[in-house]
Amino acid sequence: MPSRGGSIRDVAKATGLSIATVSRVVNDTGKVSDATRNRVLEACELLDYLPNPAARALATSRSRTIAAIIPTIEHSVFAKYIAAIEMTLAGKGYSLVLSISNGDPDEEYRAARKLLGMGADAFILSGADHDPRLIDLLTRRVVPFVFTSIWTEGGQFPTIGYDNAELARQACTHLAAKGHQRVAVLHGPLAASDRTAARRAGAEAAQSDEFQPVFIETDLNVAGGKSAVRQLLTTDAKASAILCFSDVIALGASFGLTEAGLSVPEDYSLMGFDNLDWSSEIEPALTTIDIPAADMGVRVATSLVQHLVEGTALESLQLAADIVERGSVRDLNA
Amino acid sequence: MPSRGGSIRDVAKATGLSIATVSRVVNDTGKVSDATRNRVLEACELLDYLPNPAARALATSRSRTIAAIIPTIEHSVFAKYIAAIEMTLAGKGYSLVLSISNGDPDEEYRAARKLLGMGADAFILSGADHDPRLIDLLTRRVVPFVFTSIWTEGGQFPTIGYDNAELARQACTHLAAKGHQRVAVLHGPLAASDRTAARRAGAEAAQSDEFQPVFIETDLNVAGGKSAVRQLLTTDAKASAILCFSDVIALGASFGLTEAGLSVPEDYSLMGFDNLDWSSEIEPALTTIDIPAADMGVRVATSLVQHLVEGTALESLQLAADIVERGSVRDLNA
DNA sequence: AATCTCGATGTAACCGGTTACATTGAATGC
DNA sequence: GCATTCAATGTAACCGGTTACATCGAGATT
Repeated sequence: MPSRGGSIRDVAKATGLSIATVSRVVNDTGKVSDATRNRVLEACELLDYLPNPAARALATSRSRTIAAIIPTIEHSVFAKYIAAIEMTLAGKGYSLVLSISNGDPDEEYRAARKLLGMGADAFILSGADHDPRLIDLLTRRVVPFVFTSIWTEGGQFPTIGYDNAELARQACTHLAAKGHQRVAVLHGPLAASDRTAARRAGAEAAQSDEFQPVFIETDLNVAGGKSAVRQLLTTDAKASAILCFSDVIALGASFGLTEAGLSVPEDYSLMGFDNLDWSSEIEPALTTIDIPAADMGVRVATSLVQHLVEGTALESLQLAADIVERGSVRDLNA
Repeated sequence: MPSRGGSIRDVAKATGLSIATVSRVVNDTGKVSDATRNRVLEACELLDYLPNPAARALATSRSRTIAAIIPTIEHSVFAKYIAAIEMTLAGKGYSLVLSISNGDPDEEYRAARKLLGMGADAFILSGADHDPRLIDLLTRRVVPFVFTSIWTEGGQFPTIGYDNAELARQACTHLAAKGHQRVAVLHGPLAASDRTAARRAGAEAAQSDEFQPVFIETDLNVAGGKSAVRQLLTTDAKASAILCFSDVIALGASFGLTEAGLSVPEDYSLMGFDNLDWSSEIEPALTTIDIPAADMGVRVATSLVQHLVEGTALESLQLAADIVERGSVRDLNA
C-alpha cells in the first residue's frame, strides 16, 4: 500500500473544491462542469493521486478483484486460461487474485476463505467437485461464482465450459470410425479430477462391439504417458490406437513409443485432448481435441464482470471443442 | 466482497464486549483474558465473522497482498515459479495478485499502476528491463520490490535469481569440453527479454578457437525451435551441436531433427536450458541446465513477506543452477 | 488504610474514500 | 419581476476496522 501519494483531500485543497466533487471527477459519476473537471484532473496528475483502494472498497463494498482457484497452473491449458482471464479482467479494471488448490477440495475451501477474507468480489472455480462448505460459504455471503472447465445442462449453478463426457465420446467415435476397435485410453488420476472422471465415463459410454476401450490410469504429465505406454507394451494388449485424455500424456506416450522403437501412426495411432501449442509440431502432428481454454477465460471473466457491474444474470455456456485431425491417427479402413 | 457476514460490532454486541477487545482477540495483539478470548472466538465462529479486509487495509495501510507482473505464464518455468510464489504467500497469510505484461515495458507500467491502485504491498518483477516510470513510481511511493529471474552483483535494487550470462557461458564450456567446436545457438527474440540477451552475451563471451557459436533467433516456443532447425539444415552450417536457451525450443528442435530424419545425439547433439518436467522423458533425455524456478518463487515470497512484517532488508540472492547431463550430448572426444 | 501497579477492558479518533441530501445561483417560464 | 427548475457544488454521515489513551478494579507495597 502506497505510503505516500496525495489523498482526495489534498486534491480538494489544491483545487479549492470539495472532496465530493473530486470524487465525482475521478469516478466520472454525477454532473461536473468541464472547467472543474479539467482543474481536478490536472491536480490529480500533479499530485500523482491514486485513489486508495481500501477506502474505496470500504465505502462501496466492492474490491474490483476476482478470485480464481485452480487445481494447478503447471499445465498449459490452465496457464492459457488464466492468462486469458487476467487480460480480460485487466481490460475492465479488475484484478485477478490467484490461488492454487492442488486439486484438494479442502485446500480449495481454505483458499476460498482466505480470498473472501481478502475481499474478492466473485469466484472462478474449476470443475464440479467441491467441498460443500465452500458452496455454502459463497451462497450465504452472496458472492457470485462460476464453475469452469465443465458444462452441465440445467445445473443449479452456472457452468462455463465444455461437456467432457461428450467430447471423450466423440473422440472414441472418431477412432472407431477410423477402424480402431481396441483402443488404450490413458488418463490422469480419476480421484483427482471430476473432469477426468467425466471423460472416462464418456469413453465408457462409447463402448460397443466396434469400440473396446482399455483404460490405463497414470500421472497427468509426460512421465505418466511414457510409463503408461511401457506398461501397455508389456501387457499383451492388441490395441491399434492410444487415446490420451491430455496432450501432455500423449507427448509422453509418443516418447514411450519412440523408446520402444515403434512409430506413429504405423504401429500405433495416437490421439490427444487439449490441443496445446506444440501439438501441431510434434512428429507426426497430433490429432487432438481443441479445448477452447483462452476463449473460456475470456467468457468467464466477461460474464462475471458484467454480472458485477450491470447485474446481468450469470448463465451457463457450452463452448464448442472440435476434433482437429492431423497425422497421428491412421485410417485402418483405407 | 461479502454482502452479509457479521461485523466486528455484531461480535462485540453478542459478547457484551467492546469492539477494541474483539479486535485484540482477532488479531492476537494486546492483553486479553483467556475467558473473554474464548467467548469472542465462539461468537466469531457462531456469527461466521470474517474481518472486512478493506476496513483493515484502510486502518493499517497494508493489504496483505503482493503483486507479481510476469511476461507470460504460458511457459512452464514461469508457471512453476508463480505456483511456488502463490503457495508460499498463502502459507504466510498473503495473497498473490497476478498480472501479465507480454514482455512489454509499457504494459508492465500500466499493470503496476493498476495493481498499486489495487493496494499491493509489494511487487515482484521479472528481469532487468523496465520502464523508468515504473521504478520511479515504486520508489516514490516506497513500495518494496524485487527483480527476479536475474542476478546482478551489487545492483541498486535487490535481484533474486541466477546469472543468465554466466550460465550460458557454462553451457558453452560444457559443449566445448565435449569437443563441439561449431554450435548452433537457438534463442528467443532478443528484444523481448533481457534474460535472452544476457544468455546470448554469455555465449558470445565463450567464443574462442575451440568454440564457435552461430546464433539463430526464433520464436520462444516449440514451433520456433522446429523452424530454426529447418533453417539451420538448409544453410550449410557445420554445427555438431545445437544449444537452445530454452527447453521448449529444444523440444521443437528435436521435432525438427526427427522431421529431417536425423537423430540425437548421433547426428546432432542437443542441449537445453530450464530443465522442464519432461526434459528427462524426451528421447533421448535432454542435457540441460536446471533453473531453480520453484526455489526462486519461494525465496522471493519469503523475502518480501519478511521485509513487510519484520522490516528485514531486502537482499539480492544468487541461486545455483547446475548442468544436468543426460543423453542428448555426445562426447566427440570419445 | 492509602497508594501504587498493572492487567483487562472501554472510548473514540482516525484511515480515505462514496454518496444522500442540502445549498447555491443562473437560466427559464409566465 | 418573481417563481420554478436544474446543473454544479458542498456538507457530513457512513463503511468496518485499528489503536492511542483513558478507565477501572484487584492485588501488592508501605
